[in-house]
Amino acid sequence: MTRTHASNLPDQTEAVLRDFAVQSEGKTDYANCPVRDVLDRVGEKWTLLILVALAEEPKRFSALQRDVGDISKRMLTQTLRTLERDGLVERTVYPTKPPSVDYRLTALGRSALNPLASLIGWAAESHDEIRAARAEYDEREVVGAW
Amino acid sequence: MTRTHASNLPDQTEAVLRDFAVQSEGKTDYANCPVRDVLDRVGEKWTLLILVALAEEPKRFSALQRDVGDISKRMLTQTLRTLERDGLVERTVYPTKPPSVDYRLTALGRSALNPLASLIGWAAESHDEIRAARAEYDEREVVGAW
DNA sequence: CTGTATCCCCGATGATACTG
DNA sequence: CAGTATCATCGGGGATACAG
Repeated sequence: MTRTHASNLPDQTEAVLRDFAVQSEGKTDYANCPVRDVLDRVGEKWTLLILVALAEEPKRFSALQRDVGDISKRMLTQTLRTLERDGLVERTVYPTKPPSVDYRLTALGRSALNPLASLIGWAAESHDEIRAARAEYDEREVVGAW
Repeated sequence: MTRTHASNLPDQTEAVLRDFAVQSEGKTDYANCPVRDVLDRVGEKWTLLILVALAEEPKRFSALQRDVGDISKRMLTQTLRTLERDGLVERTVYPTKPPSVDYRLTALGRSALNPLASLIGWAAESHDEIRAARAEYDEREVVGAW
């Protein structure tokens, strides 16, 4: 039951990190790590943007492409397929002519919004501080070079 | 003040997502998005693992390499430099012989652990369901192919 | 409208060897 | 011990053309 150093973290956070640490203990198997499995998805370029776009309401393919921004059809399709396969998004085809398709979050997909919002919130809050840190670091670099 | 559809999300989550959506409204500027800026870091292969490893306690370069797993010195150095530049990690050199260096989380770095733990927790909880969804999807694919 | 099929390129990552 | 330097690779992602 080691506490993290200089801890000021909520017990909940401590517990999750401890579990994760224990589970990855000594293992080199990056590949089979459930957390990596999920995290790599979040890291994909468009996943987060699509989930957020769908949080608002179900959307059709073209509406999604408009809302997400400059995503290509190729990547939109590919990312949506992955999300569908993972059970986060549901795809519904209406056999009209021309065809119409809509995408919506599943219950599992909606449950992902909470941790994602947590991360988005932190990013938004911390961005100024991070940019300041970068500026200072780069300043030191330049000085150090002389 | 549109609520998300079929909403069962905490107000906090709703608010964060709404802010994010508003801020990205119509913009194609993926590049200048603060959230993307931070999220892309998390997406980097080793960032999360290093932060979690440092959550426990400050560690030296070699200890970190051992704990993280099969990371190369090259990537360990590179990722640590990025984290240092972003102000999440602090690097301290002890001019002994041979030299010794330790890395520890800054206050900012520690503050990142909360949202990250939130995501890790979700990933761990949801992994079974995700794997089940994949299995079902792939099953349908195979059947559909025949 | 909603995709597929190809081709291609660049940047992230890895392997290896060398150094203060 | 704690890195750097260099080269090789691999796949994510973009551009474009075609299709049901």
